[in-house]
Amino acid sequence: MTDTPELHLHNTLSGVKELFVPIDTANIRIYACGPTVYDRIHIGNARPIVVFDVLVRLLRHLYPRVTYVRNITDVDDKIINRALERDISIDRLCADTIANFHDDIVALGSAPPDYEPRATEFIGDMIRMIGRLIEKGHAYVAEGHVLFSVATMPAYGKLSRRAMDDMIAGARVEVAPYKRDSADFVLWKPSDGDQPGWDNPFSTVRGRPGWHIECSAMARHYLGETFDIHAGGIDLVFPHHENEIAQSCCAHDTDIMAKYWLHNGFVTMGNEKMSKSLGNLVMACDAIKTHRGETVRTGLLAAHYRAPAALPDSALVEARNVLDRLYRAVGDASSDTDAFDSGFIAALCDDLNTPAAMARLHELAGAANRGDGDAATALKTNAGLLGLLGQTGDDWAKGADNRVDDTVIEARIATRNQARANLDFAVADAIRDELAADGILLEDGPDGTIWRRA
RNA sequence: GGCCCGAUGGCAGAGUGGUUAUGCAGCGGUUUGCAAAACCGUGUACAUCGGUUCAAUUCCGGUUCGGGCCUCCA
Repeated sequence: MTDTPELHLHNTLSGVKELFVPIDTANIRIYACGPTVYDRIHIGNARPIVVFDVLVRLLRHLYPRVTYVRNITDVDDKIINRALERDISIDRLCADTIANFHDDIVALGSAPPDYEPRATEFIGDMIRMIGRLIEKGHAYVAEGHVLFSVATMPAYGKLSRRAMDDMIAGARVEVAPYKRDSADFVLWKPSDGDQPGWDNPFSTVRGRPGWHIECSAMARHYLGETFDIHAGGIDLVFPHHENEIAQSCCAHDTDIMAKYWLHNGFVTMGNEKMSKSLGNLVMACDAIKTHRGETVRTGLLAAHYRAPAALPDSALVEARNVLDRLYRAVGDASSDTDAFDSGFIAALCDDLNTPAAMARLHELAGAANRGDGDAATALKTNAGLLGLLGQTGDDWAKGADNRVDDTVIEARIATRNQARANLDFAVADAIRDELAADGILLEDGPDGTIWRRA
């Protein structure tokens, strides 16, 4: 094998593309922010799942070991409210939502992380971390809350490039009266009667963690005080990731929580961000139902991960066309670890340039269609790093839709081919039209007739 | 108001200081009973105005337009 290619990643901390230098080449450690489980994910939520799944596949290709952690947030006010609205228990809501989440990401072809911790499993770690922050003077108790004091951290604002004065000037939110500084954020807050809560040393009443502390605690547990990569959507840069950095660095007396911070751009609808508050959501499960998971995945990888990505129906139709072409070329080729393509790998190593990588796949498909069997193997092998082309071309063509039974289709094709052999083209064409009306498309090739679902 | 990002051919979408992105769609051809698929060929694209340069879509500055964060959000 050749030397490890150089991987370059755009680091939000520096604002530029940097050479990736692992802290420990024997174990690459990466953390991505996972879902808050009060509702199914939409395709905007699906983008980081898919994009960082590709990153982890690439890292696993480049390095002997990768530890990938993606949390599940199962304590949050949105969960409390949704459970009340639906009149079900929080446990039930979380269990159902997590099951749906797993179904969705499996359909999208994303591998599970090595660890998928739930926030409620780490309340003790959070309490200890908050305790340390209080001891060190970075946090204070006020009216049953524990707040992080941003004034105690000179580097606060570095990730999101914002100066404290600007934030104060621009603050539109009402500032809680017990905050020493309007930018101070909640580490721990009191819970009312039936809200989830835990006994704690900060107050005589039960309480629950603020939003950010869970990631600091879980990342520390699985990955240590300093790790390689922290990833998430670009809207998490501020305040979530900025606050994680503040908590972790102050609690651990480190300057660096993660060396590289990666953020994906939004999925847009029209010209706007797809978001809950705008109400323009397309749920992942709905997109998967009409277009298949692999098609949605292909659509999500069509644009560079940091650019905004529009995914209208026409984009998913085109993604389907792309997969039809690639699957036709790959046929039933197997993958081969010797078949990785330097151009393809170089594209992914250039800050995960999936469009350039897809272009290389198309070139391989062209070569395979010209009769180069090695190209088909290479196509299958390299596409695997994108989590694509995992099935055979035939299985893809026939799809999962069973409106018409396969044996019926094949019987009709046999009848038609008999008619063709008899030069009875009127009958042959009638059968083809009839199947087409049922969404079955025929292709007569030198090796016989193949079919696929439209 | 502060900070940040973007503007590429009919569409999607990379990239580059001077030479083909790629795919879809279109057009012409090969092949095919026909069709489909495949293959071959085919496109004066880089918002705008200045500047730097022998040369700018690519670097710098201004303008216009669009988007994002500053509030839960991937």
